Amino acid sequence: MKVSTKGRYAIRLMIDIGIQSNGYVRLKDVARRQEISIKYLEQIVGLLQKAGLLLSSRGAHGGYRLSKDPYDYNMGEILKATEGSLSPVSCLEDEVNNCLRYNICSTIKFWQGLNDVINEYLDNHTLGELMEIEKNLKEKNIDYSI
Amino acid sequence: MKVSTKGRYAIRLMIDIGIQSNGYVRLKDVARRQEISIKYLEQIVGLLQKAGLLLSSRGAHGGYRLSKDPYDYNMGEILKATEGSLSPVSCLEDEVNNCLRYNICSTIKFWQGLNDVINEYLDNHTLGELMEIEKNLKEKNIDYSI
DNA sequence: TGATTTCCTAGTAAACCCATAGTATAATCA
DNA sequence: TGATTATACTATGGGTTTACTAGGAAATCA
Ligand code: FES
Ligand code: FES
Repeated sequence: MKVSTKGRYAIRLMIDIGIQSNGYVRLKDVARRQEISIKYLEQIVGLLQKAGLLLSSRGAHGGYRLSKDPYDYNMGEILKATEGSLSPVSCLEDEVNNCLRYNICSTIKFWQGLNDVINEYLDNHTLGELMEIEKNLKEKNIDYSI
Repeated sequence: MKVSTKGRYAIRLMIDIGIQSNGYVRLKDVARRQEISIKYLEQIVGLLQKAGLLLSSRGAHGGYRLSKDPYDYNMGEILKATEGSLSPVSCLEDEVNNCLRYNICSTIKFWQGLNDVINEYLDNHTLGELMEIEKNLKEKNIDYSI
């Protein structure tokens, strides 16, 4: 019942890129700030870009930037892009690969309910919100250091 | 973000044992009804018993039975006994193995919120409820077969 | 051209999941 | 008591997933 590093790193990466407001952000810098291997970030960022959540620019002075307003991203779409399905049991996954016990199963409704509360939470929180928290946190840290 | 088979099988096993109202239930029968390997069930049942959720009786006519009223079990405790911690990120796990970025992390509140909605859902659903669904399902199936 | 940065594909060590095997131990009944 | 039945406990292995690491091709800019 864990979100993998891919999903967690993706969120931190999106916040980091979103907060650098000007132009494209190099992965090298994200890696340094977030203390995550650049090679691993490359893989994660590939998933986000394929899902249309990030835009890229190759070559010198290249990098990544958000493809839309931070408040238009919900956490569900970011996690789904990196984690795949978020449903807590595979029986809920898709119609193709259906569970054989689906019709005689007394637990599926219970799992469906869990899936619903998880998705409702994730879909109602935006990247913009988390960026605000990050900004506040940074200000506080600057205050303390004075 | 998946509940493993251990947790899912544990719930089905608890429902199965709970529904056989008289005396101890043999694992062999549970295995047959639920189509789960008896040897794998042994491992799972061991965890549930250690957590005090089941009582066992060895020897002939032995087996397992619930240790309390079905409505006094919530799904959270059953899953915790088999899955371990249910928190969606390890940063929330325990104070001992703390995340180094905890104090400068802008995402921890978000994860805490997710953890809260999950636990609220799980703690507010009981084994008794699921047993009712199972009973209704059985009745329906009997009706159809007539 | 040369420096830089993304993009793509393999590879790997460790962890975890699922299941099987075998032995030990206890209860029951003839 | 001795045979039978049934659970407890321990060990182990194959398969999959996770979390990285590595190398190099392709694209872009100065
Ligand atoms: S076991 Fe798959 S639907 Fe319940
Ligand atoms: S990364 Fe551990 S608390 Fe945020």
